Amino acid sequence: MIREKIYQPQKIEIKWQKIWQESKAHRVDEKTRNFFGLRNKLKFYCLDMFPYPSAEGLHVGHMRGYTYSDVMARKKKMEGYQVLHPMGWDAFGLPAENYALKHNLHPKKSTDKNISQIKKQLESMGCMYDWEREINSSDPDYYKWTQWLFLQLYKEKLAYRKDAFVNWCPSCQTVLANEQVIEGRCERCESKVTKRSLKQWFFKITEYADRLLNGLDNLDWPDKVEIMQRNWIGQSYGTEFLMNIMHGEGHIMTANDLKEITLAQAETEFPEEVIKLRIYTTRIDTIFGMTYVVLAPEHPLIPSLITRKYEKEVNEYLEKAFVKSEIERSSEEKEKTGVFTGSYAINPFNGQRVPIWIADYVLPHYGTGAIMAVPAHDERDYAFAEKYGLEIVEVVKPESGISSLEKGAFVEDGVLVDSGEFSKLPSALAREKITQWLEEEGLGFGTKKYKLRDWLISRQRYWGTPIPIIYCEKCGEVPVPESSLPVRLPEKIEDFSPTPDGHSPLAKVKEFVETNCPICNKKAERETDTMDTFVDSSWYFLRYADPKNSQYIFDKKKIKKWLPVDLYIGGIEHAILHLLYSRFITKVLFDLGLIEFEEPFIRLFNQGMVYYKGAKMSKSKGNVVNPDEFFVLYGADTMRLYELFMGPPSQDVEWSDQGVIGVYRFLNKVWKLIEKFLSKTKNQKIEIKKPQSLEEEDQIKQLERLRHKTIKKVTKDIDDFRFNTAVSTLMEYTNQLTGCPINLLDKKHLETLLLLLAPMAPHLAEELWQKLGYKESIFQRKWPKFNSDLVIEKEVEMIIQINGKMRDKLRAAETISEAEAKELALTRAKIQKYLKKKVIKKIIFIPGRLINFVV
RNA sequence: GCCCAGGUGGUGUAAUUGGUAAACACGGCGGCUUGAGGAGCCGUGCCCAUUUGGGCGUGCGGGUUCGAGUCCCGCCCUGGGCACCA
Repeated sequence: MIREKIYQPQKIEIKWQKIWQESKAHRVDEKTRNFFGLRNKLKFYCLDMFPYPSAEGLHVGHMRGYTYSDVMARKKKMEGYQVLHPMGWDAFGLPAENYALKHNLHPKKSTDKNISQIKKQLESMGCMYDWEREINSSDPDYYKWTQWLFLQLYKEKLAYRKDAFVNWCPSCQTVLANEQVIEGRCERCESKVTKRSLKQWFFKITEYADRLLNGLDNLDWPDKVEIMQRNWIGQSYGTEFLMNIMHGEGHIMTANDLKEITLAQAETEFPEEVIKLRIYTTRIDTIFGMTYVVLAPEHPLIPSLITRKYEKEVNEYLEKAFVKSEIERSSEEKEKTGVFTGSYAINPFNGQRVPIWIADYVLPHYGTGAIMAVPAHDERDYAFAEKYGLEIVEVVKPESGISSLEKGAFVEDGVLVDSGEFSKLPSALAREKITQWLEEEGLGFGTKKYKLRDWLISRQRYWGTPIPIIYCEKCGEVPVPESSLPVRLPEKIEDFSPTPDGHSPLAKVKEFVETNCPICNKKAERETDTMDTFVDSSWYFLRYADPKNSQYIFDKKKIKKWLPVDLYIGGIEHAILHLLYSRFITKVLFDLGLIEFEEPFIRLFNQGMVYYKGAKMSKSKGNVVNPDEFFVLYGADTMRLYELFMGPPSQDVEWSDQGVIGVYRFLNKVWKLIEKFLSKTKNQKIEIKKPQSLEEEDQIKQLERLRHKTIKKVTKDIDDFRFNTAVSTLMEYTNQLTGCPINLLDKKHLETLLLLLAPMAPHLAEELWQKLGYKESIFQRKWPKFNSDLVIEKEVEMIIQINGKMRDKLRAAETISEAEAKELALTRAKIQKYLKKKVIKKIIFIPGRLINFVV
């Protein structure tokens, strides 16, 4: 009997998890009315980034974010919202496959096993996920719709195939997206990435660059993520213009001069047509300082520009450049190399000819792949010009008029000099005027460019969504008809390990590859590449609204009810890729008329990382706090509460075994307080004693004021993601209640305490709620409200300062006037001491706070 | 190099619009309580002083102000992101 009076988290947690499960407490009921009797409850879609089912399971670091979302979801539910709080699995992809390879397992087997383990962990931490909505991206019922989505993009010409130099990871033996290459290395295995030419599928995300940028304006996201996305999209305003080319030392180049290869690209049938070189610059104000032009080695005009004299040198250079990976090009100590083509470009402003060079510091895919070099006002051009002895002409001077060119390029805006009619103009204005001139002459125009590139989605790996395309000799590239979806990933496969030949292992599965053309029914072959996992995760948040729909990707009405996501919680590591891709797909679906919003995640929160013993917690480093062991020791509620209490949620923190003790003691304190209250009321059969004295009456009033203040603060703190201070506020309240004579303690205090604590420590709250005599779940109860009149303190501590230094304090009514405060303050012995022989020059009075004597 | 975020006791940290620096916890030390144990309660930023008390204290240096952790200027350090994008 006595044992039941002790807080035994393990026992009550299992008990309540079972009750929740049996009563289907966490099922989203789309039909019920809310507490306020409104026909349509306000909805709240609270989403965690779905995890990939790692074999390592979850550690307490992963559980940080899940705790935050669970607190939010539970609180919103108590506030009367209809809450969607689902969970699922990002089960396709490299990590899952690599793990399976390493352990000689089929990825399906290993992921299924991992999923059940992680699911168990999530259940034992008491999360209110609605498991009836669980989704798994490797399930044919799910990837059927990923394929369907691909086909919609294909129809819209947003999915296309092209030959491309791609990032190739020789270890993972697959292509990587630009986003997956970090400092020239594979994000996963850190092998050096090389370049390879392959036919690959792309999504045309660049078409959405502008909208992806503008959409960021109205999101409640961390500034950091917003800035990262902006930088990634990399918009710049500049000028694109045309220059005549002088072939060798001779004549202005026409289509006649084009080598065959470029002729085809130029698509011109007029041999006399003048061929122009296209340049993009953000610094057209420096055009009079252009002393040479540089083309990327891939530039299509190069073959036509090379003169015989330089042929050998140029070809050698090009050969070398193509072997180098793009990353090597950019990271190789930044030592710039290049060659002269023998040809010249004509500056349209002053008719001067400048040499055309080739250098790999110019990137082929950005802008026009060709730049005007202004060494005086660009650091890169400066370095290159110095190395190859090219001319440096100053055309912009700083406001001060003092040139500092000896120290390197002057790259800031200034005032133009030696720039013809544009001299003396400030840079910004000059850019406008010069662009205007180009426009009038039909030689150029103002434009925008982006760093963003199209999304390469082909992967030469087994464990992914097959790309639903068939190649027919007669009909060419044919999309799989929607009615034949899904294109199933063959489960039986002899060897799913990647191959170095640039093909997916699926290419060896005859039964998969061989098919018939949907158009002519002749023999045809399937595409054997699979999709990047980020395609799977770019739309999963939509599927939760209607996870079992076999007819459509989702029911529009259900999407309308639940989406967009009100709160999205996950790690900062997805700041660019996942979030950008999801936003892109959302916009595509919007354009298709399938959804009515353009931004999928209204509010985003990134939880900080958890460190332990000086390093990021991970099983491979051997520094994880295992939640399963932790639950046995302290229980899930303690873990949850510590996750909330250990520091500001967005900040990285160090897990402290010592710190855990504090919240564990707190939960015990709450338990004991209620036990004490119950035994008292039971034995003496009294609910509450009438106050016996003024003092007691005052104490009761104070406590009631504290109750309202606590409700106010905890409510606000949770809304603002300040869980650490929400917990400390509850600790303060509990300390006050514990210190209060039990016969003065009204039951409403204990109820308030439990209600406020319920989202954080749900098991304990349910148990004690039941002990207080309630039959229904505490989560059926309304979140407490505060009375703002009662929050105001009637009596305050007033600070007395002399010259801004605190010297004394006095208790006074909140409404005390300046005169009264002054009078009272001057009676204090301490203050008199300080004011002796001094003249009061000034008095600063802040009502209800302080009085400051300036002497 | 550029762009963010941050720097407060022995530790994690807290501090409305500038208004008592260190709430809430952890640990150490000291004390009280308890049959013992577990636990609970009180004190504790640093320095000087037996005490009353005083001085110093929010990375560094200036400034604004009656008053600065908070605002402004200039630095230093840590963490993160981007990095030949013309």
